[in-house]
Amino acid sequence: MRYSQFFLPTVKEIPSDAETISHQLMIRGGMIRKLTSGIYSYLPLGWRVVRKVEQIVREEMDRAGALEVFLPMVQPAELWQESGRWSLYGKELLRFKDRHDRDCCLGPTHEEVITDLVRSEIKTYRQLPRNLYQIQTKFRDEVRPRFGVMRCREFSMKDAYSFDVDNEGADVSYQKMFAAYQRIFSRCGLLFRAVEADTGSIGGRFSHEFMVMADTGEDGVVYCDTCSYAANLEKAEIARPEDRDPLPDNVPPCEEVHTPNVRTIEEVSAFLHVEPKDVVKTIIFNADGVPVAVLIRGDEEINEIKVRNYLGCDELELADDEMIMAATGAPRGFAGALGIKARIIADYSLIGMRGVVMGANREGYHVKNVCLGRDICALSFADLRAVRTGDVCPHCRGSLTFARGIEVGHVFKLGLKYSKAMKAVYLDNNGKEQYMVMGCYGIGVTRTVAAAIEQNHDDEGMIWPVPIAPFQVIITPVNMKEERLAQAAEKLYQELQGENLDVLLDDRDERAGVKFKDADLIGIPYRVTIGPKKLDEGQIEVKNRRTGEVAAVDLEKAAVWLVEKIKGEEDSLTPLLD
RNA sequence: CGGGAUGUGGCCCAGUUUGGUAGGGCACUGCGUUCGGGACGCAGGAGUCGCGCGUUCAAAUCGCGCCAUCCCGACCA
Repeated sequence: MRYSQFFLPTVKEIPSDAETISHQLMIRGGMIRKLTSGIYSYLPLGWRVVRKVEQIVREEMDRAGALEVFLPMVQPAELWQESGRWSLYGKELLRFKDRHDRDCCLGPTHEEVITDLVRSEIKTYRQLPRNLYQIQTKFRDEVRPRFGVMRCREFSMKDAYSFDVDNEGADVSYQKMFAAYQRIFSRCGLLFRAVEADTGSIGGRFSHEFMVMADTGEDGVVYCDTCSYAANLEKAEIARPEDRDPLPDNVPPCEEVHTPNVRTIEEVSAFLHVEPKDVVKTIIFNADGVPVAVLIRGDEEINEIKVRNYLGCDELELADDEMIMAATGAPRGFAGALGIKARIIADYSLIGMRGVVMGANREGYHVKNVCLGRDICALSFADLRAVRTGDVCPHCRGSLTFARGIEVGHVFKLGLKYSKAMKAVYLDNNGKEQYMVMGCYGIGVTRTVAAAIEQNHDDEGMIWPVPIAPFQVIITPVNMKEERLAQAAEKLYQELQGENLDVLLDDRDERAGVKFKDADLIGIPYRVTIGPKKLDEGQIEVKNRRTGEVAAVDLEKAAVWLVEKIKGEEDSLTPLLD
């Protein structure tokens, strides 16, 4: 591509409405333009990167045996009513009526459509397993779109759906997709981790998220420094501590103490001269309208998602003053386990605690010398606490470390959720009807592009990994008016194109500085500079965008030299097949 | 939905407090000089000051209403 023929509007100023690096650079680098909140147009440069990612995704999905389809974006309400999601899905689902007054929606995901297709076309175990995928525009009417294309309303997603005869088959399909995803993100040149994740509203038995590691990521992840365990912060497990020795008999009986206006853990521990870890925090939640008291050590934090999953409830929120008063008979700040009118669950951190302080369920009072097991017996323990850095890995004795990531892929084992709701059945070899076992697998294509930038940039601009770079090489003659420079550039341009490289020839009549700045901004991995001095010696310069390394190469050998470098980088990122 | 901020040529912003000729930089057009890290000079084109209503002799500026965009939170995957 000749720069002069390309449509690449770069801008110097940082757009006033772009906060994150990837958003700023995608706009400055002429990749995208915003149409309206959360909705973007892709310009030629941006679209080239999207297409590169798509290509890698297609190759790996095809390799894994999935078949590409293309499903409708406009979907009838009936399907969603059948799956139950018409009422469950919130305002994210953009609904509208067609001219016949029929309810429709824009597809935020395609479980309903694919299940409908498969149930009507697949009738026997002989046609299974099957995995179908598509790359398509999704629309989710996000409450608050932000971070450019990272969290937008209209975006490109690869979604795949597997159908198997049984659980074992579904596990195999899941593993195939898991492996394909690892290959995809490796080949994109991204640093990522697959982490255990909460299944959220999609449901299902287990799932993994693929996180591109970047300090600006929205999600927290923890990983073990010795084994392969990694999980979303929301999900990260904590091992059940070993039970303590039987209670010593030297703890005096419980005793109420007057603690006027002392409510928070800090206030209580300061007032009674004890460590926060020796105070029990009692948080009252409203779980589907029922009060639940969650106990945890004073110096720890509750992970609400764990509480929600443990209770299996739909709605979980902090109880309001009214519910707290009803359960404890006291205002906020004096809740405790003794005599509370609520179900009680306790975090593992409380196992074997003795002689601790907790609220007395009476305004202005706390209780001390409380022993779990002696004073409170009907208590179930669970892992309810938020992981902290340095916690012990649940799988080995290693220690857990925190990092931030951007979710670019998510694999779910769905089980029978949709096949039951929508009656997707097949006949087994006994002629008996069975539900298909499903899995679903998503990759945010456009988000992957943004994530790649978040992970790969510097003060000058983007730094594309070779496999997804819009162009692999940019040729920069420092002065187009010098005929011999222009000719040398043209010659190399032709040669590289002959080698099937993606080359951008900066044939603009611009000063060298302008060309250099643009090349850095759009992050082309290799920049060939053709200048008068070196050319006199028959040489050109090649600058590596990432390392800044400059090599002088004979013009005659430049094409071969570049091909070797670029293919070498691509090959080094492609995992070997088993 | 709650809290905060912003809206002025394509882009970044000043001007609003204290009402009185709509400005600068970048970008764009023409000419000349320059030419290896976002050059310079001269000349030009381009704006219903987000929209509406009101106050006033006079509104970018004051008042009310609305809209849009962004940030924090809630929500959501």
